[in-house]
Amino acid sequence: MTLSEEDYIKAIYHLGKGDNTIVSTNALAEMVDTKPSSVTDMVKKLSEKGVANYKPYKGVNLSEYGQRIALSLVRKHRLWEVFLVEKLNFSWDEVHEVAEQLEHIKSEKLIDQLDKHLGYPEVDPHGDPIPSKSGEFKKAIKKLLNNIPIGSVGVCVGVKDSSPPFLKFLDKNKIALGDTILVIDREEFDGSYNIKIGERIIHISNQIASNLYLKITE
Amino acid sequence: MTLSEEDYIKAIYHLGKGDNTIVSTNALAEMVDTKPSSVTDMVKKLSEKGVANYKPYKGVNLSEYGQRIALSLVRKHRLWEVFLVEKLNFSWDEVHEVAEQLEHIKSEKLIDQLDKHLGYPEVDPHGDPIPSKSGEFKKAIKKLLNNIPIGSVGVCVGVKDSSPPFLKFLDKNKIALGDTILVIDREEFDGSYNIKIGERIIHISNQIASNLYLKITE
DNA sequence: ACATATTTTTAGATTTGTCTAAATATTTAT
DNA sequence: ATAAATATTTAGACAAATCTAAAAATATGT
Repeated sequence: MTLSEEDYIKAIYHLGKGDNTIVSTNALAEMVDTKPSSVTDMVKKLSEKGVANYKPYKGVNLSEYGQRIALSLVRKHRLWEVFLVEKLNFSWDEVHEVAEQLEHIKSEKLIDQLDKHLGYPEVDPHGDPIPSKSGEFKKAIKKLLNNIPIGSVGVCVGVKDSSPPFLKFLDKNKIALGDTILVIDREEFDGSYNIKIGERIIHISNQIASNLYLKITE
Repeated sequence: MTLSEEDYIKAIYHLGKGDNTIVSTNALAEMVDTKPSSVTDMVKKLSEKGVANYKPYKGVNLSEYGQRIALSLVRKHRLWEVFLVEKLNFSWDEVHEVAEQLEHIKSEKLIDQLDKHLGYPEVDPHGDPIPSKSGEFKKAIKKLLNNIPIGSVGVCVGVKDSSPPFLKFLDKNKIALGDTILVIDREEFDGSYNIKIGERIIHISNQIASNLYLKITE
């Protein structure tokens, strides 16, 4: 597989939402940052190679084989992310771009040994699960704050909405990625929450809560 | 720089023997495993980019800028080799192919942190020096056995001649990469050597000695 | 259901890095 | 010094991945 092919496979996988939904040409084009006409060409090729199922005007899908490739890429990507954060002191938000390159390195031994070196981690720094060598998946450990039981503790590992106003709000309230958060209680009336960050207790609306991802630790 | 361009730069660098000798089109073609006509095209491009100095029918050279790029690639390659051997239990002879891929990863922070993680190593597993971030070089620590003072101890890190007969000889005499070798003495008459490997003392001809690289440790 | 808007595909061009075959320059041998 | 051998470059073609512009199919609104 070439670099480009692998990028398309990953994009089809991620847009397919895990259940291998059929993906539209336009959505793919946006994902891989190219034009729809280029996507058409590529998905035809992937189809001929047995990696994807493409039906003109209907969309694309990964074949069994394509899914195996996608999972292996996701596995590599996430293992490298763990490596960067745990061993090389990268922060949370710096890892993606580099992992995007590292995931294309071809060496089975490299990934096996990296996995071992990292102590066989089950999730990446964003709380997303790492597929096993054979392609099995644990359930995601990251959840939106409003889906977490009262009393839980978690680390803030991501945001759903990454628009400037929301990020500005987080900044103003000193909520940052990597912070440990305790969910104190929830207001019946409006679904707002009280949460504890370090020694501070903060009140946040349900809308805020439903855009903050936590990796649960207790 | 693209992958290909970087491969050519490295090839020009290595064929230039450190002193930036002018390199012939044919030699380059052999090194990067392509045809001379392709080399001509590429070196023209590198020349236009200010990376190399190319004179038709005469050969190519790296510019100052090209040398900086080459040294950075060599640095990356060798740091990754150290990583593979020290952290991921790769053996000596498995690292090259993988490092060849890893050296193209673009991230300054990645390399700085890797260097730190590895404890700022000065040589790679073959005894070749690792250029500093600014491009400075220590002298090579690997030497041919026949250029080493009597009484020295070193680790076998490579062979000059890698032909089957020679490798077969080494195998038969249980001389392997990674072995620690003591140079006991040298015979005046024919330049042959007595060396100690583990508890065994072996007699080797001068020709053998002049094809074994050691990384000196005492 | 029809016209309009959107999405997708096709056709043809472009760029990068490569190739083959032929032409040209350089080197070597006598 | 000249012929033969070798090395290098040029010219033209090709495959991969992309693009633009135009055509075709599908979806949408009233």
